[in-house]
Amino acid sequence: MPELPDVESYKRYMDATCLHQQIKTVHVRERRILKDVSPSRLRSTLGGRCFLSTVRWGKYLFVETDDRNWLMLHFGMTGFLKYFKNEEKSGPHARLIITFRNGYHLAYVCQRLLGKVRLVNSVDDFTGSNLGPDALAVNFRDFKKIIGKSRGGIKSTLMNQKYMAGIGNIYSDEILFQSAVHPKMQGCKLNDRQIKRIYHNMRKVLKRAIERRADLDKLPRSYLLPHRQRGNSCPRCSSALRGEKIGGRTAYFCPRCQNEKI
DNA sequence: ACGTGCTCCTGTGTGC
DNA sequence: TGCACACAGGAGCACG
Repeated sequence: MPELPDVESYKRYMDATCLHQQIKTVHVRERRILKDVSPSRLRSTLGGRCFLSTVRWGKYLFVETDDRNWLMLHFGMTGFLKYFKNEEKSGPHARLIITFRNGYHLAYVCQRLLGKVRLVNSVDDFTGSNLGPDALAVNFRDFKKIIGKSRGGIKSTLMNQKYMAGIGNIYSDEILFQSAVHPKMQGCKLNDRQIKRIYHNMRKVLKRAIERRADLDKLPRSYLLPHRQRGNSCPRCSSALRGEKIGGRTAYFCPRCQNEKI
């Protein structure tokens, strides 16, 4: 479930806790989270180094070491970071534990093991061939180009990380709800006004969610997300919300407010 | 170039 | 009560 706003709060959390401290040990508890790197290479790359900076691109977090290596963290749907002092509090799902010289630990926690940890040469090296522009960094001209040439449903397009990085199932529902656009509407059939609306709402929703630290319960009641459950009704018109499989995910939308012809 | 369906994975919730 | 199964969903893959 970690989408752009969640990962942005992980970045800020990491910036506030883990930078400029020497790494003492690296403990891989579950090697299935490692991608293209062995536990021993991860240990030797990170051991004795410090984290210098972090970069978020879409749902990915890149962490730079003081000798210019990059640790890449992806959180799947259940991943998050936890910085703590008492190692016994790491919990059963801590898959990777980095211990600093100051005695504190950073755990990469991932219950369902859908996340991935790897080493990359640089941010561009990875994003260049795998990810589109970050959803909060893309300008309107490029956004319009991406949406305008897409023949797929707009929800799938917004969620396609190669087109644009950062939006998943949850926030795409909110963006389309606020834009009053049906999730199956083809991108290339949207008019200028609709594309502008979606762009504006995408930025608004993501920024608001970041302010609330991606806590869905703290979003305004006028948003779809606090009501995004089977059997609930639209906060705007009180119609029953519809849950429908779109692109393998369950999309929630209001059939009345988002009723434009498909 | 699109949608579909499968895989990975585990904890929770539902139906028989 | 207990078992079987569906579901949650990010991403990568094969297929048509």
